[in-house]
Amino acid sequence: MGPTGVGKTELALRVAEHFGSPIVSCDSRQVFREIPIGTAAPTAEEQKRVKHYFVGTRSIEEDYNAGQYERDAMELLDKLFAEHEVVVMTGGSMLYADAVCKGLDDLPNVPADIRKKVAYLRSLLEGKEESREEWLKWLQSEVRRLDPEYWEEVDQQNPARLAHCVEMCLTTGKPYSELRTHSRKERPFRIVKVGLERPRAELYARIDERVKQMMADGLLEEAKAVYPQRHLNSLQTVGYKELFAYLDGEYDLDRAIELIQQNSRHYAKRQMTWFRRDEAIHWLNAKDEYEKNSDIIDGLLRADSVQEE
RNA sequence: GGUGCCAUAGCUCAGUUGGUAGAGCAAAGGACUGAAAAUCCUUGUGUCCCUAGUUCGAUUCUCGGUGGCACCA
Repeated sequence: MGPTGVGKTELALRVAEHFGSPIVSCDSRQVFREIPIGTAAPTAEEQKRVKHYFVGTRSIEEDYNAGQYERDAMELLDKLFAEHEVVVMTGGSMLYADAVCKGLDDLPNVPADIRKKVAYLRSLLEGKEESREEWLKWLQSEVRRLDPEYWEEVDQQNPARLAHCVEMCLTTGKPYSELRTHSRKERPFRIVKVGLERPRAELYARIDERVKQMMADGLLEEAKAVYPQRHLNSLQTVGYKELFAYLDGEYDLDRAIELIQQNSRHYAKRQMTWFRRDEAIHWLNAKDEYEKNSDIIDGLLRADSVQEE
């Protein structure tokens, strides 16, 4: 694992080649086949070197989420471990990684009609000029009413959290807090977490450079192609939302590129905050040779006592 | 060369009827079990351009300087 742009893709390829393993992607956006450039998905060439899973296997039209990813990944890993002693997983989606390593609570998917109903209310309340305020107030009063216990522990200013609780209560007819077990699942395999790190200034410079490269590779055309579906959750993604705004005439292309770079840096920062508190991660220096890092990982896997998840 | 306007946080600017100052953005830190590349929270001391003057006290007023912008020549 590691922040966006740190160099995970190439190291993962080397490590996978070293172990003769496939690569299981742990990336909430690279799963979508319509947006490979902006998500820096492994190229066809890279995928020829090593078999990849969960890259470009879904359409942006599909609702996908961490819970579904957990089920998909566990089913796949079950098969892969029948043939491989070591399986390499890589990606920067923090919650998706936790879903596999620790497990999420068993929650139902939200039925389309309930999601629609909630989305409709939102558009109604946000449509008024006060925009976000009305919507937030409504969510707050609903959570207080439907699940007072969760209300005490949630981030009460966070509409995404509150909306999820409301959807769960409506879906199950029970308070969301009753479905939350706070327990972690046992996995039938050892998990050794390895993180890649790099000095911040250098990481940020790489991110800025990579965005320029994406533009040269045709990111704008990619964004134009999916522009009609811009409202989809899968397209609430750095690199696309900024170009959609540019296409709407909100600002010029240079500004859009600046914003993509900046938002990518913000994303990297959030990833680092999340990873920093995970004591199970063994940190490697991204500047070291791939061979050296592959050997270190090999050593970690062979060691009798090693910090595991 | 002349006249006018401007000079305050990394950037754009507000403000102080003279009692050493505050927003947005940026940046940093943090939270986060199904939208997670999402969503949310916290954090603002800076020779208020420089010099001299008036004043108990100047970033605020006055003179001069420097730099920028605009107009006139």
